Amino acid sequence: MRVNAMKSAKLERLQAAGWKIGNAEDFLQLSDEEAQLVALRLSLISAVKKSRIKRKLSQIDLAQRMKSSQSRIAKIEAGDPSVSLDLIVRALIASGAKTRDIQAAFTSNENSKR
Amino acid sequence: MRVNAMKSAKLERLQAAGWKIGNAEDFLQLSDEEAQLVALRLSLISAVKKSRIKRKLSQIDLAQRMKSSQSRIAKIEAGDPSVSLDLIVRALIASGAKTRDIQAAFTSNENSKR
DNA sequence: TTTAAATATGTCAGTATTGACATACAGCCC
DNA sequence: GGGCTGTATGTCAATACTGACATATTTAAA
Repeated sequence: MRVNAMKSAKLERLQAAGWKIGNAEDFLQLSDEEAQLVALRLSLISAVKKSRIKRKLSQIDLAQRMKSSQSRIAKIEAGDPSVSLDLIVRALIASGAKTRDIQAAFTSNENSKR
Repeated sequence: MRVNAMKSAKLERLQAAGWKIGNAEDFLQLSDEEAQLVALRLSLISAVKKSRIKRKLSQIDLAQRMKSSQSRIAKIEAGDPSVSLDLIVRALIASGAKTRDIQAAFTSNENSKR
């Protein structure tokens, strides 16, 4: 995802496509959606750490369960931008989180506009 | 994600790592987690289509909103294995789904073991 | 049927994400 | 101090995903 690089990449693309950056409407819209996604990532990440700790798994344990590596787990929990949503959710599942827990992670994402 | 290719890829990796495939425990575990992920993808995908239709957006409209392409949207909705969870969730957000809708997609994923 | 709009499918070069590895750092016990 | 367990950070070759494009197919309306 590269959260950090995303904004500028998006900007570049828009400018390349001949965008007049006076159009605040679309821009606010964009950053709004971006914010939703980032918030979602954050709550899933925190759910992973919580679930892992709860079940007394080390990062190595979890890595083995999902055939990944300790360093990847560390990056997941650190919110590293090189980590995809896919991997976060896989970690959450592999850590033993139940559907209910996953759902709760989304629920805590309570900044729905309006 | 390549859902279709995933199983065999995983199998290869395990065998390469010197796995005795007599260990059904870990195998069932794996496919169970895989099933959870696939179910999650499916319910998110159906939420995308539902949300898009509800707001009377064509695939082209949605593609423009998220700076993607019509063909990508089609692939998302067709459950194409080349589509990441990230992209599915972005489409869901871009289609105007509220946090509550996203949450509902997870809730409908009701096949939590035990 | 003809036309048009929407959707589906295949391909590919560019980019993002991956596990693995090395290595560093932190806390804890002796 | 050293040893030990767990976590963090950086790198990189291999793989996965991406938007864009061409093109086909479906759907709907006349």
